[in-house]
Amino acid sequence: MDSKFTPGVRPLYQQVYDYLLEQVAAGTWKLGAALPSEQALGQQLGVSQGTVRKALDELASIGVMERRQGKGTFVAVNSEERSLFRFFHLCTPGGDRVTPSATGEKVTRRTATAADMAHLGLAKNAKVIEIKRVRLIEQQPIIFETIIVPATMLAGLDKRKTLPNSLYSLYHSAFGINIGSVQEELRAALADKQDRDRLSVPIGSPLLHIDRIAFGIDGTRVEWRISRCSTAHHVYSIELS
Amino acid sequence: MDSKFTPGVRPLYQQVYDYLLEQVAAGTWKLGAALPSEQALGQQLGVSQGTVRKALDELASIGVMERRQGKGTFVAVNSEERSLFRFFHLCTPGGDRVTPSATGEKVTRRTATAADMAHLGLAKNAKVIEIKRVRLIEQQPIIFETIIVPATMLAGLDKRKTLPNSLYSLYHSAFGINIGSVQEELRAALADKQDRDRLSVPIGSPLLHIDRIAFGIDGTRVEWRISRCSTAHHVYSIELS
DNA sequence: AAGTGGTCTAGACCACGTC
DNA sequence: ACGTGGTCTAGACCACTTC
Repeated sequence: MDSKFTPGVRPLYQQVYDYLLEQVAAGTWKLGAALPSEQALGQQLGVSQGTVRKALDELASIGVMERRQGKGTFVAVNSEERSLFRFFHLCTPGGDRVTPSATGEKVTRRTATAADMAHLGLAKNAKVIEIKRVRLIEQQPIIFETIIVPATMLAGLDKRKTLPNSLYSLYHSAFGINIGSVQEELRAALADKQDRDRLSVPIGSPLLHIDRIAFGIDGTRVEWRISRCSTAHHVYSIELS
Repeated sequence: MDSKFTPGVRPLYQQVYDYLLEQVAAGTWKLGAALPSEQALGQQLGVSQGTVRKALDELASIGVMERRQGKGTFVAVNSEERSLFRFFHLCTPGGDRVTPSATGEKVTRRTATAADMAHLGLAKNAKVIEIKRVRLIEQQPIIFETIIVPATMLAGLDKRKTLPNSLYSLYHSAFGINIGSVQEELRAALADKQDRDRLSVPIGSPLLHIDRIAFGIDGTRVEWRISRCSTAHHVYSIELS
């Protein structure tokens, strides 16, 4: 069979990688389902088994696939859950994951402040959309979020009736913007009046203050997010290797 | 030339990987120096160029090597600095790295508490070594550390006259223990009397409290470290992708 | 025994950097 | 023109899983 791919433009194995990733996103295979063998995929796509292998190895390295010797290659069951928790690190002190919900959104459109411009690399008088919301864990208000995005990059975001729990999936599906990496800066802070009102904690109690810049795949600054978290019953947990 | 390596036991490319990593650690090549070409290494070591490539690719992926098409493979200039900063994340709000120093060590040997046992997976009545010290950034006390390790695993650590700034390099060189990963839990806390004495901050000021468990390559728990950090002028900075 | 991924080899050609 | 790493192929054999 002729190759489905155009050689020369981009490496074949990257095209195979992209193709397989699309198929997973499109739901061609269920979560946990086995893919065709390397040989079969190579014949289907008109490339050698080694090329398929390189693509699969990379997909396995980013957690989308799971490979088991003697059995096959599988769509990782975590590949959906991962996207939810990729950048969400609050969990119980034991290390168990918790699922947050969002409430009390307040969306406004305004001119960028000096801080907005600095964090998002915007020009003077640029417009931004600001979202303030509280995130709940087990019905308790735990995180007070302020989210600021360039209005031109996400035009119409402020017109939406509802916003999903996971904004990054909306950026992807509605605006074609993929968050590739984030830079976070964490500090300890004391709760002020606004924190007290939103999180029901006493003024002066300790809060974890997180400044996050989210970058698109191409490195553009997409979002500045300030999270003020009550860490009385949850912790920011991270594993480094 | 015969292979330097024993086939069958571990994959050849892993043996090549280990060998090259040793050479870098031993200083066979200077930082930034070019390695022999893939072909040359393959002939030296008695394996094929493809096997060397796989080892070099993995070393590049963990940041030890840097590969440039048309030029060669180089020892990454950051590979030494990286080890210092691999698990140290305090920096200036701008994102610039700062180098900490350590002072005022107090080393004691005692029986493990319930908390020690839980964090390090120890049996009852096990002995631990506890190190308390303050870390300075630009002469200012910023972090108050409490470090707890199993006394049997690092026997004689409490007898040493001096301790280096980077304990993990000591664990490696003196005890043959390599830290492979760490699990960190971050909270916001308020300064108590001990914090005030060590860090010269008012009681009740906000501190970033970090609980870290360090794991050896084989997954054993090697160290529990509590860091209480003043984040008035520095932040815990991390990049995720 | 048959099928899967894992390792290893050998050789071809391409893209990049240097001379 | 030459040497480097980057890509791609084809084929061999091994280790693991299932039947």
